[in-house]
Amino acid sequence: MANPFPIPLNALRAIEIVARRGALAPAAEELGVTIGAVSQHLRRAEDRLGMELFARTPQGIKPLPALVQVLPQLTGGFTQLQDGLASLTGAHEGVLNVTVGSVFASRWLIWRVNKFSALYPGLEVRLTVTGAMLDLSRPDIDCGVRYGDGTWPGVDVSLIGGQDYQPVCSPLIRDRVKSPADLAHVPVIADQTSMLDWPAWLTKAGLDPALPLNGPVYSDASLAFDAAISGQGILLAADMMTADAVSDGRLIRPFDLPVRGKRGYFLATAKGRREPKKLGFFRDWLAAEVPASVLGYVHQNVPNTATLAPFSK
Amino acid sequence: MANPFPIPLNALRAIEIVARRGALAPAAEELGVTIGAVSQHLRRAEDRLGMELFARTPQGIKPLPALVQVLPQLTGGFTQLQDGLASLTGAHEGVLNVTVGSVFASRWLIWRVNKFSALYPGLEVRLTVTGAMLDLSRPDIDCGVRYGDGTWPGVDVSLIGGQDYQPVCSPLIRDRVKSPADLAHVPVIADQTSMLDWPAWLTKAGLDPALPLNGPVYSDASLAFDAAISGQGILLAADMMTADAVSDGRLIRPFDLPVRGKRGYFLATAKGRREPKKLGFFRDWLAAEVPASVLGYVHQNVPNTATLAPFSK
DNA sequence: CACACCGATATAGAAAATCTATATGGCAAA
DNA sequence: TTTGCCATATAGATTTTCTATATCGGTGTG
Repeated sequence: MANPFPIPLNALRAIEIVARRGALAPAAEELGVTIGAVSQHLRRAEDRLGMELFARTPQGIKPLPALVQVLPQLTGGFTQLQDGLASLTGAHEGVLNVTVGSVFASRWLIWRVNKFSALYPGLEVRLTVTGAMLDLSRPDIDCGVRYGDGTWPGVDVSLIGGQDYQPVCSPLIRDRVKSPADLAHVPVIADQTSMLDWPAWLTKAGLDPALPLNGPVYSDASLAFDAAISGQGILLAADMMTADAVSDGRLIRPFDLPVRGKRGYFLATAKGRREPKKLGFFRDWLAAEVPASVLGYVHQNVPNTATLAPFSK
Repeated sequence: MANPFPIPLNALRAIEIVARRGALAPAAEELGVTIGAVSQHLRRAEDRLGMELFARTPQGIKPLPALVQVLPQLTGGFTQLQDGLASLTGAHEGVLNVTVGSVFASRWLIWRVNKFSALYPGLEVRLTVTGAMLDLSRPDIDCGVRYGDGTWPGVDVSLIGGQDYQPVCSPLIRDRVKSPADLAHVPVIADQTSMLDWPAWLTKAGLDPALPLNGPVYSDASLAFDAAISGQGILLAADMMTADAVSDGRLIRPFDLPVRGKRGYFLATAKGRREPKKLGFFRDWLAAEVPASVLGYVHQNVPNTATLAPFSK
């Protein structure tokens, strides 16, 4: 089968633009090249086709009748390609689909994602809030932000923060928790979904890691959080997730004794996938926003000379 | 204004073909490049756009939904470009418009152009037969074959033949023209449109260049020719134009004494114009056919070991 | 379990295409 | 006659595209 394009597509585009615009200069501007480059495209195409496409007159270059006749087809063709490509890139660039846990969403992201949207208008973040991480290889999911040790199969991860954790409680029960030993006498809120390690913290605090801890039990992390804020007991929580409530006084860190765990919050993506630009924007934004939020939102808007925390992939 | 094509048109074409054909191998075949080249087009495009367009699966490469959605537009776009370009080149390549004189047409070209058409099926020769040469810069005229000294303004020429000329007449009056001096006693046919030079021939024949020549006068060259064939007198004509009639006996060259003039038949084209391929085919054909026709059509189909006459531009 | 095959990918370097910079030509207007 | 505009031609630099080749991952078969 003969080659349907005996001249380069770039040359055909130059021809279409010159024919439509009527001169080399506006065509060069539209193409983003010099007038000489456009002129060469035309000449090489004419030589390759073995025919002239334009008349060179004292008044300038004019498309010959045969070209005028097919110009609507050429213009239509390029317009369709342009529109198709715009639809393709627009549809994709417009929405970032993220799967997150409820705590990360309700205690951190929801309060900050407006800043991301302000930075990237036209890019909408859509959260899918689930207990377990969704299958990241789904084409309609771009990434996840999840808590764990980051060893999920088929997933690439980069740690964004949230490794430190410690007990928090409402100021209402401040007098009842003056020392770690008091944990034996006050309610300790249990979140069944939590992966945080009480024994590790107790060890760090110099207590028996098997110290019995009693209190209300919740199957939903957000409810456990609300219980702590309302004064129902002590909750072990990631510093990153409690920073906002601590900064505005809804919670206090009674012992001020954080422990660094092996787990943390990770930005997770499907292994082997190319990274869309919009995901890169989100990654970069997280890399800046997480360190900046360490002291909670009350302190976040003041000038901060601290360097960004190392952000590893 | 943003670049409407953030990826090369070649890459977009590769994407469209792969999405439509379903694999790299058939796409590479359609594009006339290697599988590696197609793969690179896809990858570079995805990186440039910041998004994936295809899913790589064990069953092979599959377009993602967003690409599937715009594929009709892309396919439509390339089809329009292809069809437009085919129309452009087809419309042009299909017809060769030539302006010629009536003698050249009726005594030479008409009898031979079938050979050209046989060589180039799909390429139709259209003759515009006029007394004077048409304006060759007209876009609907490709070239002319005209008799003259080749110094027309705004015209490029290449000599094709017809410089030699001499008297011819019907065999019916053979007995009346045994020597050049007999010209004073027989009718000499005058063609008012002719540029041939009786005085030059008479000088070559050893006669007074001012020898009075009398006979019927025609304003149309074809009629003058017919008068000669019907025995009405002697006609001075270009050998090239009489060769066929001489070869089949309708005419004789009573003195067999040709003279070489400054004029001849020229292939003429508008100065400064690029030469279409179809015109090049015609030029090449003339370069072979004119020398081959020197002895007239009766002798032309026998094997001829004569080398082609030099064909100058 | 090992091997062969298929389809795709990555890379280095060659080849081709495209571009810029510059000089030049032709024409019209001042 | 000079100047400005539009287009052209050319050399060489730059970028793009291609080929050749090695490799990878998955599947099917012996």
